[in-house]
Amino acid sequence: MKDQRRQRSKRATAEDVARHLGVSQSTISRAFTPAASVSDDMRRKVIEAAAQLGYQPNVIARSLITRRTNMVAIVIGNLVDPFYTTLLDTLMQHLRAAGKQTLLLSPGPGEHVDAVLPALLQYQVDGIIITSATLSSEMAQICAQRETPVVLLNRYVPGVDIQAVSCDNVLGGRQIAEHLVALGHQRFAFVAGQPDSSTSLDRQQGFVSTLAQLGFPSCAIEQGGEYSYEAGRTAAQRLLQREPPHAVFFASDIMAFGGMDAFREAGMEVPGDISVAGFNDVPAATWPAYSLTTIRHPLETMAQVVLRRLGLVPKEEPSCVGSTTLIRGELVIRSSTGPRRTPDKDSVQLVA
Amino acid sequence: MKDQRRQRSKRATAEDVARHLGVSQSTISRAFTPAASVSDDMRRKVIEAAAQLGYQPNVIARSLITRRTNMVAIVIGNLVDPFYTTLLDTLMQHLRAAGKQTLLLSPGPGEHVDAVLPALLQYQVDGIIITSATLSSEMAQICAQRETPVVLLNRYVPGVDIQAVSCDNVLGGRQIAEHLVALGHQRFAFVAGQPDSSTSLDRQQGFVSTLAQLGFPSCAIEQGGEYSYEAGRTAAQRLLQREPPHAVFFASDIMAFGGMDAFREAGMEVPGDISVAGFNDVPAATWPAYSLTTIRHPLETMAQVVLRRLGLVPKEEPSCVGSTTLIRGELVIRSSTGPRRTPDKDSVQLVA
DNA sequence: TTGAAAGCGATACCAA
DNA sequence: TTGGTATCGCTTTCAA
Repeated sequence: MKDQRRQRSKRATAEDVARHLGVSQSTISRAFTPAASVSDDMRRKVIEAAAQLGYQPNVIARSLITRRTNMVAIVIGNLVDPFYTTLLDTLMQHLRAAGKQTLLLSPGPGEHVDAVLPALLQYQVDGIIITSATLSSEMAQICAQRETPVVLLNRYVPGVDIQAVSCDNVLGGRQIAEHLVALGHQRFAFVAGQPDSSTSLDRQQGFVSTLAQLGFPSCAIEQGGEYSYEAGRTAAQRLLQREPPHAVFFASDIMAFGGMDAFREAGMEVPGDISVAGFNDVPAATWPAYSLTTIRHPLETMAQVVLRRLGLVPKEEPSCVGSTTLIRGELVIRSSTGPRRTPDKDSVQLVA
Repeated sequence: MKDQRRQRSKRATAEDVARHLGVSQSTISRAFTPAASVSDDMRRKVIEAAAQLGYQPNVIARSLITRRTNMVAIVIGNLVDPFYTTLLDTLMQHLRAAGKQTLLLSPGPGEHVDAVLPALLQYQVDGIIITSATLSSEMAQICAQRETPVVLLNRYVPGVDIQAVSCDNVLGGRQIAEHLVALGHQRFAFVAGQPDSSTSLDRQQGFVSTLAQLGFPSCAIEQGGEYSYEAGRTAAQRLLQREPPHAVFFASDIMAFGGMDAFREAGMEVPGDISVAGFNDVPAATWPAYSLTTIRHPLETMAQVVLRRLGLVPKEEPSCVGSTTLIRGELVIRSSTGPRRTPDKDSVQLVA
């Protein structure tokens, strides 16, 4: 009696449905396998009986033999920066559409991605998406050996054989530079994010080199240290201790917000006294308090490419070659950049 | 030859380690089971050999028999509102500390939580955390039957037997009301969030009833419709079409930001002309552009209670009774609220 | 403390 | 199209 009640409390198995219908257990399995050969009639009967008994295939048991879990892992370094949460949102929507579950991992502060991957591989995820961080080549090799496709999103490592998808940061820096020069500015500054990240370095390079090409060989570089509001703010304050630039390009929107607030606290008007541009186009960039000129990531496209690279789009093989896809971002001009209200005399002279 | 290479590419199993060491496979299993009876010597040898062969226990196979996956599911409705992503961040840190992985689900727009739960139960998660949404009593019963603990976070359903953890929203509304009255305001408004959410309703009730107790029986109620910047902004614009209040309490910070921007666009100063308060204390609430007075959720405490309710804290049983834990939030006073610069005459008269 | 053997709940191959 | 049967990689009695 007690045992019976216990049995009841457990979930129904394929065996239960088979007995109920007087067929073999294999048949039940087939009814739940889209490609299997079962008569429509039988499948209908099985599905019906399953619904009645509350049977659902046990994905754990299935995974044990198929070696696929229908789960994709997303490693995300930062849940505070709205850019990454927006990116996460987009990725999850696409994964859901592809019938995949999301296993989310966020390495603790100071913890390397390499440290969380083994735990991940244990779960036999069908693919791994790593945002805002990179991977050692040893770890990449282990993943390749396990045949678990990995793709780096918003980062890439030139030397290592890992797939990567990213916005074209060099181009983004160039777009910002051209825009600021077109507005007539002559003294520029760049506020860097994480010093070792390809994102920050590329944006800087695109910005600085384009400025040089356009006839402005010097650009103040201020190290922010990290992609945060506070980092942007203090960097901006340091910037003001020297001769203030006409226009500042921050490595990310959140930093730009901090910078704008610092400039305003110093009594400056944006863009009247100083123009500010960011990168990412987070939702708050549209808010009138900031109305930030920035580069918009092609999120939808990026997500599509990532899924394709993982082999999650039907007619596509996971490509294992360590190639990098760069996607062009879009310059979004808002009111944080504009011509200067009071150009200084000597600068005008320089142009003339 | 080909087969051998295939074998190599697959991950090592406990069997492989056993052969390598000349012991039984059971022994390998025991070495990886903390409570099992193995000699320290043997365990050391096994761990060492495992590391050498790159063996890690297959959690899928383990889960099949133990019926526990070490995964906890978090259902989150919104990845755009920084409050929810901050909450997610806190929860994940605590789950990680408890050795649990996070399976993240975000129902699509217009999709009910009930619809995503079956998929979740298939994965045999050890617990389910649902934020910003609720659950039908049928679904709750199914979870109870499966013995999967569920806890609602930041929501609760009075009638249904589901565990819930939430900030005390009624008290929060009261705290805001008392603060605004103490500042000398006399005409109030509340901007609601999602009309059917317990969060919005409770905040409103606490606010309105406290105002009444303090001698201000009337309070304008404006329906925002949802918890978004845009909703807050348009609600504020509607509010201004009537006689503007002295102080407005928005159901969430993000709405309050939209409201403040709308007020400023209308030429009003905050708090000189109008005081604004929010709820949640998201990171941006500290930014000088807003510097928002709000209620801070006790995130750490909430996360701890949730884990305890799920039975994830060692010496704690998952409590299956559908009780609700309300935790007191903290009033954080910033500069979006303050005394009015120019009190109108007739209002002053009312007080006298 | 260790080894042998019986499952866990499915999939997949081979006959029928 | 269906029914048997051998896995998948581990945990868990039960003996030794």
